[in-house]
Amino acid sequence: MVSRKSGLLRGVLAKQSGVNGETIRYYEKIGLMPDPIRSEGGHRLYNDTHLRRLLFIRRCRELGFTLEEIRGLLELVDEGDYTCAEVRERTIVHLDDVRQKIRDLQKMQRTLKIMVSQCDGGLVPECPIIDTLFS
Amino acid sequence: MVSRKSGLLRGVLAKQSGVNGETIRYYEKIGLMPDPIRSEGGHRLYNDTHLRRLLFIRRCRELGFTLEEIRGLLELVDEGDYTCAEVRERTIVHLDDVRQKIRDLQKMQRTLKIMVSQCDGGLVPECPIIDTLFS
DNA sequence: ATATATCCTGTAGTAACTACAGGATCAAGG
DNA sequence: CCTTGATCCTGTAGTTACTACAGGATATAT
Repeated sequence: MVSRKSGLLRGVLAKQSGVNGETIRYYEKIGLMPDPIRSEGGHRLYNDTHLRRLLFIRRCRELGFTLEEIRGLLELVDEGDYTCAEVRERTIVHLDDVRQKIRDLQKMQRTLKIMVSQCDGGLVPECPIIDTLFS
Repeated sequence: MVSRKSGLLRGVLAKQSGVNGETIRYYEKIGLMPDPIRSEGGHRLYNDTHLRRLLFIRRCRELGFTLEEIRGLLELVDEGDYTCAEVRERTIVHLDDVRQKIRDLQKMQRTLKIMVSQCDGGLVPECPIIDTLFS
């Protein structure tokens, strides 16, 4: 049931990769994952290459890369002629994205903190937060 | 053209509020903005109440509130029986959300920095970043 | 009267999934 | 051998917060 020698079923791949089974199907549909072979009955049968690729995608996602960025990285790898400089460059671009998002959120955070601090939390319908936002 | 005395056209409201005209239509569709009156020809005619409400929504969006959170705040205001404590509580919940997002992004940032620093950016197809992600 | 700027409705597209519905397949137990 | 329950299949629709048309009507300036 776990491994039919002929390959891993989607549910097994899902468990081993930590990626939702429906998501695996989705990655196949958009061309991030290659079409696996099928059992006689039509069930997908995966191998270790699929697992490695899926783990790659998952790690990239955890680092906030978009699927298109990941597609780009995978194309580099698939074509096999990437350089370290190329990969580093893309990672830096993404890192700058992340930095900007952090800055934006920190700005929000500061404003929200100020608003909360101006509020005494009283049981009256007068609220500096609403006043600030609604003026 | 700017103000037909009878009200502001959608484009004018868009300019004055800084919210895209199509977005205004969208907010109306999902019930965040009330239906305005119409001209004889069917064009929407807004007033200052609409403008104030739209600015409220925009400010909330800039602070990262979701449309559902904003809907909740607007309901409080519309019903008129909110307390300062209630508003403060919701703001704190949202603030915690923002804090968590910042933490997540900072974690990504740390990992990305380490990966970039391990990379010499050489012109060879050996890259510690790919190795890390693809193993 | 005409030109052009804006408006109308309704639909479809974006990102990255998730959740069905309605049926087929598979491995294990009796 | 047969059933049962788990898993699988396909295709479609829903999620968030918009944005972008298409194809036509209206409004305003000259």
